Amino acid sequence: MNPADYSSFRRKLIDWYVDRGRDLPWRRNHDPYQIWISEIMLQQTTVAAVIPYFERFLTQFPTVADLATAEESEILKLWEGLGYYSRARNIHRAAKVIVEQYSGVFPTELDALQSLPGIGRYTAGAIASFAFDQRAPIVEANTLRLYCRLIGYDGDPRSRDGQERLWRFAEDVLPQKGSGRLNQALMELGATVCSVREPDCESCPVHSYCQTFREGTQATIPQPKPKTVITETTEVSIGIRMGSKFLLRKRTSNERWAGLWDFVRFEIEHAASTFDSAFVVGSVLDRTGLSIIMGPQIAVFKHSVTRYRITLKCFTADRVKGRLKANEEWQWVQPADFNGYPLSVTARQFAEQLKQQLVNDHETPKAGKTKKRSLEH
DNA sequence: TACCCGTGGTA
DNA sequence: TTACCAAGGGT
Repeated sequence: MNPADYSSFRRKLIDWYVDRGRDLPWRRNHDPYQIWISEIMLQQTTVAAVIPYFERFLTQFPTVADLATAEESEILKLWEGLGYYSRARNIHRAAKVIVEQYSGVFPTELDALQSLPGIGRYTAGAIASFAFDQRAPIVEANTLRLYCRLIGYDGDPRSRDGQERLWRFAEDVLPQKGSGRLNQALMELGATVCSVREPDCESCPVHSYCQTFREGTQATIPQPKPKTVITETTEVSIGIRMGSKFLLRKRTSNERWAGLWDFVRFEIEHAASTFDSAFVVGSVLDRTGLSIIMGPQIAVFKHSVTRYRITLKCFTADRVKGRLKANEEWQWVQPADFNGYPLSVTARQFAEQLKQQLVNDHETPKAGKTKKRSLEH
């Protein structure tokens, strides 16, 4: 696009945005705290998924000071089901920095913002422009696609050259005042009109400035991300029972679902022709220090996590002896109290299954016709 | 730099 | 059913 056109481009885009932009919860004010929380939640996450989480989060933690003094597990509980849990741990860390090093006042400078945990180049630009109307550029999924098409960039937008060009354009197109609103408008156009498949160019307010519109190359620009390879794995999850409680383990920071609670769980050999019960019992002893007697398999879940497709086999088991190893965090929890712990989706499904099992046991106390072994004593 | 991190919606 | 995608960042 010719730099001489930036001004009229902006006018057309803003007119469209004022008319057609969505009313979203985080667009109703310029509170940097609220904008920050929304931006973190929206990372790699859809608007529809974020809205209820955003509302609940702000109700429980209205200010950065509330967040800084919270327990990490409280934050994770509010994040439960949203994914990418390091985001939740990072906002906790960042909240503490803001309170301790910035006296609880949100920093306004791009560099200061980007130095906070979980805030990268895009999120720093978003907060600086949306909250403080600084002339800060942004490039994320929507604007990357939009910019590539506007300028007809047919290279790899993730390459060094592509990134340089996109960030350059993102900055050049900004006005001296009103960058926050323009950035919002750019993203909105990318999200709702300049979509991945079948962009609605006829209703695009700036199609006359778009190189791919002129050339008819919208379908091939931008270049798609390289394919991800899916790996099949099989895991077992074991609800180890002692009395009326089950054993939960807090997942450590170097593994998936870090900070969330889960049943004892590990990968087994994928070839599922025979189930090696002795291997499972031995692994449980290794990991927990407990000797167990395996119970029945009560559920199988298929679960996809980015590049893995996991078959999760869920068992119950009884602890017969042994003492829990001290190198990890454990809790014995009654099914009624599972909701008090942040759980991964699969752990949540397993927990539901266990609760259901207990209800069934109560409904059919005479174990004559039930094949599955009762969870009651 | 390449890889890791989750979940749900859509075609 | 599968493949792709979403307001990215950390290491």
